[in-house]
Amino acid sequence: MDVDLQEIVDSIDKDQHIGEAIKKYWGLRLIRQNPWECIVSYICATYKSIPAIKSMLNNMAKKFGERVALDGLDFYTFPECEKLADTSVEDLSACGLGYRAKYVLETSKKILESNFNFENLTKMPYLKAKKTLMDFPGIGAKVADCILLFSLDKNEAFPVDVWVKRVILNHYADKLPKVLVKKLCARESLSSGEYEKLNSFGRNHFGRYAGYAQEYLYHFERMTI
DNA sequence: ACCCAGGAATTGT
DNA sequence: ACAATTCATGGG
Repeated sequence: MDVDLQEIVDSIDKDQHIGEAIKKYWGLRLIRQNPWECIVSYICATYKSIPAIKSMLNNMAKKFGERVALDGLDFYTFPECEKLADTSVEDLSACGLGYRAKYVLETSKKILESNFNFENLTKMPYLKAKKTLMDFPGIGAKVADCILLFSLDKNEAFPVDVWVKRVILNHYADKLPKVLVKKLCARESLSSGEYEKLNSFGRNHFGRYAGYAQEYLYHFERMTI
């Protein structure tokens, strides 16, 4: 809440479509999530529906987090890195993670053993921080962008998921090379090169606060199905 | 009983 | 570099 939303929204208001999204959902903001919780959340988010992701994260909190009583209700904190690093693929798989269990466990161990410091990522420029994150198992370009945007204050990060891809194809195709649009329509999944092209389109078109644009576009697209 | 999900890693051209 | 395939599982 400590940012000037009006200034940010004005800077990303570059075309008619985002103008509509901004008008309809004005007030939508980004969170600054705990980086560790954010990393695990988005590793788990790959190729999963949002209700399923919520379920997986709740299962992990119940099993490995600490119980906190509030107003007569029980809640569970998100488990620390040390805690998850000390589990097993079987334990995590039992939370519904499937093949992601291995990624969460290996990334936990790697972060713990290297004594990894998240604040260094905040100091790095966007691209370097992104490449650093992508060295961890289960973190590709999209997951890295989500972590940078939602927990490390990189407002230029522009995650491209299936919904953002739809937004771009439906409303911004005229701003991309025809060859690229054709390829994107032909196949479902994105190659790494195609991802970076859509990603850099977003950053170039919307500027320093492209991440906010992504959120407005993402939410708008999801609400109009 | 089906379908597909806020993709990443691996293997084949 | 790009394309195709595999990956485990649960909520709708």
